[in-house]
Amino acid sequence: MSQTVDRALSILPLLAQGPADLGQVADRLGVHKSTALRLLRTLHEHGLVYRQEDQRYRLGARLFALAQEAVENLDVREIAHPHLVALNERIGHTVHLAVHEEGEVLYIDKVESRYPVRMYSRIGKPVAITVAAVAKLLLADLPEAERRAVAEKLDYPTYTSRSTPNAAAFLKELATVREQGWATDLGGHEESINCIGAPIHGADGRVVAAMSVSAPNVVVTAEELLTLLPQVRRTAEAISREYSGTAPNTPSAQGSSDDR
Amino acid sequence: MSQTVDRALSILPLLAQGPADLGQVADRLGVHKSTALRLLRTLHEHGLVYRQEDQRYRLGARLFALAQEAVENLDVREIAHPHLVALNERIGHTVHLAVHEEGEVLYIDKVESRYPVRMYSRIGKPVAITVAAVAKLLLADLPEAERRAVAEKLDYPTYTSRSTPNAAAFLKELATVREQGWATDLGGHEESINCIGAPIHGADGRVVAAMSVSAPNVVVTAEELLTLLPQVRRTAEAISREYSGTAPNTPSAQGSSDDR
DNA sequence: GGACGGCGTTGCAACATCTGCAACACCCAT
DNA sequence: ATGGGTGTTGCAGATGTTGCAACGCCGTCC
Repeated sequence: MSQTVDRALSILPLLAQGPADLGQVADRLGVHKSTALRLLRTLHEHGLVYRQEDQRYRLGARLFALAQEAVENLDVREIAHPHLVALNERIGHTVHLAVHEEGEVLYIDKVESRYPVRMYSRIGKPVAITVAAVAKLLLADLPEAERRAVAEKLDYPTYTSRSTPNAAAFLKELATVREQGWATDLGGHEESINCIGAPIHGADGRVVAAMSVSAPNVVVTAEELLTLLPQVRRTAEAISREYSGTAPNTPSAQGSSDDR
Repeated sequence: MSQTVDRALSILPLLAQGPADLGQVADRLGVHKSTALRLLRTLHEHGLVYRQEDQRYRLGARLFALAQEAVENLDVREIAHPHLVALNERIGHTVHLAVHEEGEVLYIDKVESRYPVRMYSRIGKPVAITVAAVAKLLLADLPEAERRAVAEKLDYPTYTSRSTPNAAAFLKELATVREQGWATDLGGHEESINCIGAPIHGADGRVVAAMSVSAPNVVVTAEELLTLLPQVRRTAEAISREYSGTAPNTPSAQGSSDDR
């Protein structure tokens, strides 16, 4: 809708592919060098673009900071986090939280281990949408038509022999997930890693996020992992309750009251 | 330099603080609602802004994807990565890689453990600049004047009793680091975590990145960690050589040839 | 139930801003 | 020196952007 801004923003994905100099940017944008220069300058002032020593431009640090802040201000995440930590402390495996947004599913939180070194996961990484348990949960909740549309448009890479092969299989899987209210990924992304997940509902009943527990089968077999399902579902339900406001977050026994 | 783009980009940090509706955005920008609407629309088309169900705007997913791609295209990172993995496989502890950019130091890579589950760290997270070993290494290399200017401008939060207390102490520490060619963070950020780091040099001798090894002192004491210093420095040097092109990356025994 | 107020949205005309041009400054290589 | 390759600047013209006012919509309050 705004040509100038549109052009400026088009520079970002362009630079995401690698550094480029002024001429290249101007060419790719189809504008004069001087215009490209002014756009880049503006982007630079805002820190979205960085000028390296060879004068070429690349994406800047502010971008990270923004993505950072963005993810920290998601309220589902804020509410869910203590529950995820609590679950992690009980079962020890990696716990993920993910949301769906405009065709992509991405992780917005992760608790890796109860180890004193608390380090965050590569949050923001798009999920393998055709196989991940959280992706299935989030897409399964879409209205029929949209679900089908999305399924048709996806690629179905065969990460492993157990990856979802095509749209038909995926839709069938989504139907199952939708009905049973939980999902798995048994070696569909990486042969040795299994995953179980449960949906988090908002006040209107729609799925707003999904969580999962992942573990390599050298640690627990798929069967053992499945025995944890009730705990995962209870946690997801506890988060849902708190998120939808059904659970008055009493100042005292707040949060992890119900997710054990 | 470009008013329109400038305004549009100003929306991003604004939304980073939390979701806002059209009116709020317009007010904060000091423009008419209709202009704000058009800017937001453009941002939305590029996926930088997302419109939630209550019609309010917040930062969008593309932002993550961009930050993601950006970090993956840094050539230091690409070159360093296999070396970091190799080091990690030998010593087992967490290995970090960081760069300095416009006043911030941020992690651009991390190898957490040799565990089969390979998961990435919260890359892009700004580092505690006054205490982290990597930050000291990167800032120590700045020219005298700039170094002082940066040191004066910083805040010195006391994370622990061993945190760098003020600019004077920091500058002194930087001088030491500069001279000895390596750095530590012994409980300066979190009481129980120690850290040793070494610089990575470019062809011109300037420090382009820094790496570090971190471990909680329940696993190894600070003294034990320091015994790993030679290995860390050798790895950093190997990366430096390959990065500055001194080491012809022979197709065969490539990369991890020298960093043991 | 009707009117009000708030919010997002649209079309338009006036204007300011952005654009492309051409010339310049600079660096490196020839 | 001379040439080609950058990035940079000032300018006038024109395009795109702006703010306005009016509309549609949805809740709320009388």
